[in-house]
Amino acid sequence: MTRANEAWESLMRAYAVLMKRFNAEDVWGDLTMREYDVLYQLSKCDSPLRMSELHRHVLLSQPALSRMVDRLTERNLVERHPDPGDRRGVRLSLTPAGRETQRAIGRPHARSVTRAFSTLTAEEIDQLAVITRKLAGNEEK
Amino acid sequence: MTRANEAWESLMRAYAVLMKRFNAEDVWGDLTMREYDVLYQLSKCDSPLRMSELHRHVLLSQPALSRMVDRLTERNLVERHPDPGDRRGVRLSLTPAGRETQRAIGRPHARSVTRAFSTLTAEEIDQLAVITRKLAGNEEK
DNA sequence: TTAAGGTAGATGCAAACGCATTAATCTCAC
DNA sequence: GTGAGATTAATGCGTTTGCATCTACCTTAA
Repeated sequence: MTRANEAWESLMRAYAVLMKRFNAEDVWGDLTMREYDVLYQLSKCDSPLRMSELHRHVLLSQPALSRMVDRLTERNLVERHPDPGDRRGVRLSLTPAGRETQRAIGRPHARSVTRAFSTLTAEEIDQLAVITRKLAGNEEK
Repeated sequence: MTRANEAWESLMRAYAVLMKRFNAEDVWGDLTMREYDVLYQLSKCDSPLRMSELHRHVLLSQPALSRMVDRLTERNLVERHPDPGDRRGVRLSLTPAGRETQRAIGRPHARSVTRAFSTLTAEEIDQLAVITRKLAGNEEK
């Protein structure tokens, strides 16, 4: 068992533990965490996002994402626009209600995250960010 | 946006990127990654594991885990034993075929993990392990 | 211009999931 | 002991997921 494998296992474990903890908190309203994640990703980009772009940020298959966007659109949280430059494509953005919902959930959730990380020192938090950024390969666009 | 929130976001991103990358690799045979994870968790403990114990290590609801164990049992990879000390409980262990399957998948996958972590220095790998262990709260038992 | 190949996103369908609930067993105060 | 409440794992059921495939559109080169 290499160090790398131990680190990966430890990372997965931290992810699972924290995900369960966050999921158990009563801040999600009538959204699932996955749905919230989509709203959050959209909230980060002011310009409408391509489906494929969004897909890169979300741990879901492309069809599952497509249908999730269906549902969020149905619920008036997300809007689909045709992409002027590419008629196959779609541009996604939050509706005002979607932005509102994202914020309402995001605020208490962000506090939970801060609380969960309070066992770490400030240096450790920064190191973690640096290391995981490197790990993700800095796939900028 | 606090440092903690940035670190969490970065961790989630690393998790998603690596999960997708690993999932795309052709090492899983006819198992899903989630199924492999169950086999792996069982392979780590020589003594049969309680369902509830296993559940703590896996990112699945309790019913979903119960049914996944059904399927793995059906496929002769996992065995359910009654727990002598608690007649509600179940003790789970790998069958020889399950252990074999876990190893056959685990070997190439471990190499992938090592490769994915090769962008990090040895110090960073160790720091990551330490920090994520702290984060998970060291919920030993 | 047009045919060949690639990419974006949607859809059919079976399998798997989560929530709510249940059955069975354990625990412990009385 | 016994009954109230907690805990373990399984089941009913509607929803969501992934795989395979499909349609529509873009791109390139001849």
